[in-house]
Amino acid sequence: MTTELSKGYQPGEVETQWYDRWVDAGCFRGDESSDREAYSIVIPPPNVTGILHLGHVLNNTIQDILARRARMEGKEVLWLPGTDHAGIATQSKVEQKIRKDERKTRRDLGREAFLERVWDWKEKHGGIIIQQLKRLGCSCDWDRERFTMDEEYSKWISKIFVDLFEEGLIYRGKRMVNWCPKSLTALSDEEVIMKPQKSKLYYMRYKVVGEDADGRPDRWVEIATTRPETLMGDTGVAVNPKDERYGDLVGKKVLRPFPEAEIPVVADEHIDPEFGTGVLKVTPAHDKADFEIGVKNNLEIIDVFNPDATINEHGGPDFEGMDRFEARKKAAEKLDEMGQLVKVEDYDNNVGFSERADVPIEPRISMQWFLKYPCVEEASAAVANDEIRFRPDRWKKTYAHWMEGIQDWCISRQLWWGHQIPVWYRKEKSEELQARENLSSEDAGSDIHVGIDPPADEENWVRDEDVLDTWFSSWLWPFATMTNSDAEPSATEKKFYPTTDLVTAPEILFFWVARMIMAGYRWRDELPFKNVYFTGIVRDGRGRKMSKSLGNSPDPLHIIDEYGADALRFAIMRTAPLGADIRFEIANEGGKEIYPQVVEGRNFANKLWNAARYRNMQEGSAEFEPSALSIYSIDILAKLDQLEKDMAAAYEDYRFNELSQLLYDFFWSNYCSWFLESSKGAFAEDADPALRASTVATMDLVLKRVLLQLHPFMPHITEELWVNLGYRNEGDPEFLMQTPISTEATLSELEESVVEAAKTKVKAVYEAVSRARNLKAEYGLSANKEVKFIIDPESDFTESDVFRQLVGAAEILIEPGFEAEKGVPTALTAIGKIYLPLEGLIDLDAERERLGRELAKAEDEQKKINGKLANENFVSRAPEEVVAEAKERQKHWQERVEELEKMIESLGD
RNA sequence: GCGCGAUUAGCUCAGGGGUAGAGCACCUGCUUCACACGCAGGUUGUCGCAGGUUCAAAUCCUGCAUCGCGCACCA
Repeated sequence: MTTELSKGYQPGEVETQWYDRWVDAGCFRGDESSDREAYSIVIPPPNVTGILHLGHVLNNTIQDILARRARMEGKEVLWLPGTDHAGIATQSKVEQKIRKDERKTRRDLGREAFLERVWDWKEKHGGIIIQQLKRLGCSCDWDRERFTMDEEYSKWISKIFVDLFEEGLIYRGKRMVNWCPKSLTALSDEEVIMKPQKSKLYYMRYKVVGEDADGRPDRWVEIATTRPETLMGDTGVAVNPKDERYGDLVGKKVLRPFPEAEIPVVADEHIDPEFGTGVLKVTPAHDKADFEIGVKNNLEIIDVFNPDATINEHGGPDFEGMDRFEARKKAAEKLDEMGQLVKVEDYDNNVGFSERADVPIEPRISMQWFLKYPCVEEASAAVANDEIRFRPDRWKKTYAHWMEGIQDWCISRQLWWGHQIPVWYRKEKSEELQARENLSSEDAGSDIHVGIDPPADEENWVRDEDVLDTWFSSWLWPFATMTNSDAEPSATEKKFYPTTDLVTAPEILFFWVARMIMAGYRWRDELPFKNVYFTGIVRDGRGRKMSKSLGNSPDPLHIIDEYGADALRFAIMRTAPLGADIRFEIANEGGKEIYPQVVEGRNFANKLWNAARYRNMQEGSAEFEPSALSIYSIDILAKLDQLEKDMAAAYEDYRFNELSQLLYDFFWSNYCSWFLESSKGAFAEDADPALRASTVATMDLVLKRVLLQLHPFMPHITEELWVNLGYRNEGDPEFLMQTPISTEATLSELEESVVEAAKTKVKAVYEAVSRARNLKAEYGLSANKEVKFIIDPESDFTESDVFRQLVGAAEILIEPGFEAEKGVPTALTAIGKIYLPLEGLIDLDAERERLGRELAKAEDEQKKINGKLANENFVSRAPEEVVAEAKERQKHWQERVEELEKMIESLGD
């Protein structure tokens, strides 16, 4: 049963209808009780505040392709979805809204009320991205959607915190951390982005206290710094002990200009004598290196900043309350007034910025919780020895490098939205305990409670206010989404863990991938996934990363509405080579943005649609009978078999761009442009019914196979066409993703020699057609102009019907030994000489010129190949086949040149 | 500074020792009874530069240049 199809494909309704049907039928469900081989992916959980961007489209289309393909290969598939609570991002979003709507801060509301508001917001607006993923066609098991702050998931966080604390891997301490003065929280090293900055290098001079060796009363030492505003926190000056200029200064003191104080000169190997003046001002509270020098030399630590990086009371009345950048100018001015500013130079340096808030971070000493990573060795080894395969594998090196230099992870955040640290201090001692410089499992006496549940007499305890880094919940994602923390591994976990593939961006290799591997070994004793596919970054047409601030990121939902999800999916896959960045083109036409790659995708969908329509216009159907096939059918089926082989190989290597390109080329060029056109004669009124039957059977077979292969890429249209073409029989699975993909070659029953002969002949015909069309075009005859061709065949030529059809001729005469009139346009082809007699239109000059151009080309080729064969080394050392092939080519061009010369000669002068 | 990647037609990009490819754009002709979101034909390249290996290099190696990314970082 077939349906009448509209002239053009309209994706809108088709897509949403099919999606609803898939969901209603529950075919995205991963069945843990199934006997089938398991295939699983956990989604990289998007931020709950997130909205879909093209990066998500890329990432999730790949996952969907893998999931659908696996289903069609008969596997039991679980694609587990969910969202991430995204601590800072979500909290700032809600804070902003409250500030705007009510002019209140989170502190005005208080912790509890604020958190209620975040939850409200999450219920209302969170998870938009989930709806958007559905519109893209993602086949996630939505019944299993997880959120990193679900009750059960949160228990996991407490459990692992307790585990690691008891093991001594989690400790609390006063350390130098990256502080974000905007979000008012500590950050991990990974959340800091170095950005090149145009800065100034200030040269200032400090007076040396007391007399120097020469007895001069007035000795000054020059110091270069980029941060004069931290001067008030200087508690020392450091020089390299090997630096002869300053050796005698060590142990003396210099005078800090303001607030005026005597500070010691110390020696430290790390000072580069080449930089600046070779003298470093040491501000232990505001620089990591300075901190270390300070500790070594027992220097005082003076923090001159408030948490928001304004100057605090240590700055003195001139500076207190001032922003750090203002203070920088002010400090320079003040030094200048005092005559202690020597010079200011332009200087390029790198400054760390907060990834989220995009402001320079401050190194700041504060009380934080840290984690020594578990299972580093196992995690390193797993990737090094390919137990976990990275694609592209060059990321292995980056991973190994990071793992080697791994630093303790600052896991506490001074936020409210997140997993609050499961540590309670006994009320009466809480202040003292929280101020303690070091706190680890050994100190966890009866005054500290570290547990999954609060202490029984909770009213007598105070809970640690900090929450955990968002990534501290993400690293459990693969298994915490499957099994509860207090239970034995669930049936789901037993079936689907470790997961098969992880598809993610290389940007979060350290944030997420590396940590998941460690967590996998630590709590599950094995790897969390077997393959990691790193996508590229989606850039705009000019190569810039897409971002909100640049406004160069088109909304995928608009694109889907206009072109269809399938078009977008196909477009982005066709331009996504393994691990390379993707340039998403944006063109402007009459003020409207268009996306050329997506247009191609849409056009391809339309092409498919119409090829199906063409099939439906031919009545009836027929059994596929290999022995009855025309050479054209054999040819297209041979190409189909090759396509499937090539695709299988490309899947092995996750080469999605190649997969989509293979399908595109096969279908558009080989199937539509050549096979379908060649088949048209079979549907003429007087055509042989047997030919017609075998042609219909071939069309059905190709369409079925192509729809199956294409389904993972373009799930909606393929499903629609499968039904409209009547390919679903009684008893068949209800949906394409449940339909096994065929792997058997369509021509396996035919002798290889028969197939080869057909391919050779068809190739010759098609080439001859191209040349004949070219002749027509050269002589200004439009493609639909029905002309007469005369063929002087090489051997028996039986394909004139198809030839006529493809060329667009009224008549083909086969005349062996035909002698053309002088000047008749002629083409030399593998099937013989083709003449285009043009009554009354003979133009000797035109033909002479045309043949001249062809001769020039042929001579060019001949020269190249002659040169090659003239090289004795080539003939004696190259493999035999290569030489034979070259000789073949030489012969071919030789004959052609001779032939063309003769033809030109026959035209006379 | 160290590491990784890219450099191929006007544009976007495939290819990866043996005849330089696709789509778009452009030019010509076509409303041919699946598709103008289409059909047919055509034009376009010192495959970044310089060396090397090889019978043969766009492809492998070395160096350089430019662009991008990651890590480290000197105040």
